[in-house]
Amino acid sequence: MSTSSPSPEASQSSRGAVSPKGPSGPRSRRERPAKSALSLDAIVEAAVRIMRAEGLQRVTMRRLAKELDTGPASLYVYVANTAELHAAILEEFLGAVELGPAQEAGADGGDWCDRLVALLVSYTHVLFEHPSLAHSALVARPAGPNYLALVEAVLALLHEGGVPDGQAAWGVDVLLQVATATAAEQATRDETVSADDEDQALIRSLHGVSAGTHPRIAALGGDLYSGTPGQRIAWIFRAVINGTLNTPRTPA
Amino acid sequence: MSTSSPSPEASQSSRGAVSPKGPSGPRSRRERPAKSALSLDAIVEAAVRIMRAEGLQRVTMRRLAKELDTGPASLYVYVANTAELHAAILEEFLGAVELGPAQEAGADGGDWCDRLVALLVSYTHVLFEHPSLAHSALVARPAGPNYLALVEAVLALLHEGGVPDGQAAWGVDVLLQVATATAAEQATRDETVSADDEDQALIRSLHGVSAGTHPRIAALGGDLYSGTPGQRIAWIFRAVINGTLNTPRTPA
DNA sequence: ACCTGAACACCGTTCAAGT
DNA sequence: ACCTGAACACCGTTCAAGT
Repeated sequence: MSTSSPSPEASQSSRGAVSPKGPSGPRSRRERPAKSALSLDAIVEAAVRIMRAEGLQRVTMRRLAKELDTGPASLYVYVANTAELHAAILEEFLGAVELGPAQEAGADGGDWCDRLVALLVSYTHVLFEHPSLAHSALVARPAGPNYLALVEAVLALLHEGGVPDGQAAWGVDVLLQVATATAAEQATRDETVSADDEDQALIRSLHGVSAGTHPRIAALGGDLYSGTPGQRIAWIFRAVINGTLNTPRTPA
Repeated sequence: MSTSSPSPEASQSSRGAVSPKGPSGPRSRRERPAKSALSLDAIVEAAVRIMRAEGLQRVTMRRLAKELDTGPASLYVYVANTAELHAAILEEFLGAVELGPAQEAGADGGDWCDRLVALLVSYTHVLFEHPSLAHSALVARPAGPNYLALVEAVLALLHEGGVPDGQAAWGVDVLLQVATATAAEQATRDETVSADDEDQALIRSLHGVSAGTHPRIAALGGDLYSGTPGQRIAWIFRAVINGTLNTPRTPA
């Protein structure tokens, strides 16, 4: 779990983009990063650059167009809308998820459950680095190669663990959803200025509750928000994996 | 599960807002809904009105100010920002969740697990009616009385089912998170114009995958997106409840 | 086919000034 | 204390026109 910074330079090789800018005279040699020809690749690359420097909330069509030295209208040739743009960025980052331990069936990484937890934790780490991405992931599910590889890896581990196919098919969804939602939630807490205040507000609410009207909240008290994020997340994954393993599709 | 339309007219009684507009002459009797004095209540009420008529994405500070016949700056006396506004709206709607079956310990509503599933389904139904709300819920957890009542109800059922306190304390979070995330996801599918296309894109990706590189995806095939939303959601809740019940906090 | 300028129709938030 | 007009600094998306 070294949380190595994502390297979105995998897939998406530049398909035939050899400066079709036309014979309109060579621009002065190095005014800018080059004003390379527009392409999906170039757009995503620029988007990632902006995100690293200024955060996803600054990756807007207009800001991106400025970065690429053009007008916003030009981008609509390659992406249908902002959501699709964000999905493309996410796909790129998904390349940084460590699938390794999922594929080696050797015992060096622990049993299948431990390795599945590690895989999901790696996924959340990627989302954590740019938390607003997690938010995108909840809205626009990517369908790119990196996402498919992640799904396959989860399914492989569930299969290894003997989880019945039907349960695995539905479980992979919940597992990734829980991971994404957890990242999105933690994300907002880290990013937003007022998130701490909101947390405090909730904690105060939980404590200020009377045992008469809310006996269970009062009984559990501080336990409701106990544990480190790491402990909680590991428990959550184990719990959902257990549930997937033990819950038949047709109720008893 | 009658999914009765939410009636956000509970809590939040108007505290002392008796038209402190001052002696600046009575406005002509009925130009508008009244231009009643500004207050958190009035703001939330107007927000709900706009949401029902035009959707949450139209509930902006500016639109809301127009509805209240004032400038956007005026709203900042009562809400700190847009996120807080959306959280207040959500709290209001949470009053429509049917807590009933959770509280009656009688056997008429099924065992604790069935009743917990029913409660969570009721919660998702509320979110489904105005799906973008689910999105808000993922970002800004409300801390109002209706949210606390929901948490208490879930905890009560987990307690009834004999779930150990520590697991219940962490489980309530996951349960509500899964419910919210599921609603948010389904939500986007229903709302967005291109959501269907995206779904199709994912399905095509899943089908277009070779058995060589993605054996598990290929093996499960159509099962990955089988079942009705209702079947899936019920299974998800049962699985997470099972997981919460059976997963101790300290790993074996 | 691809690219663009300009426009349309909006946003959140702040601030100095009023009452 | 509460309310406001006006401004600052932005948005996404479309469209007619160019190359």
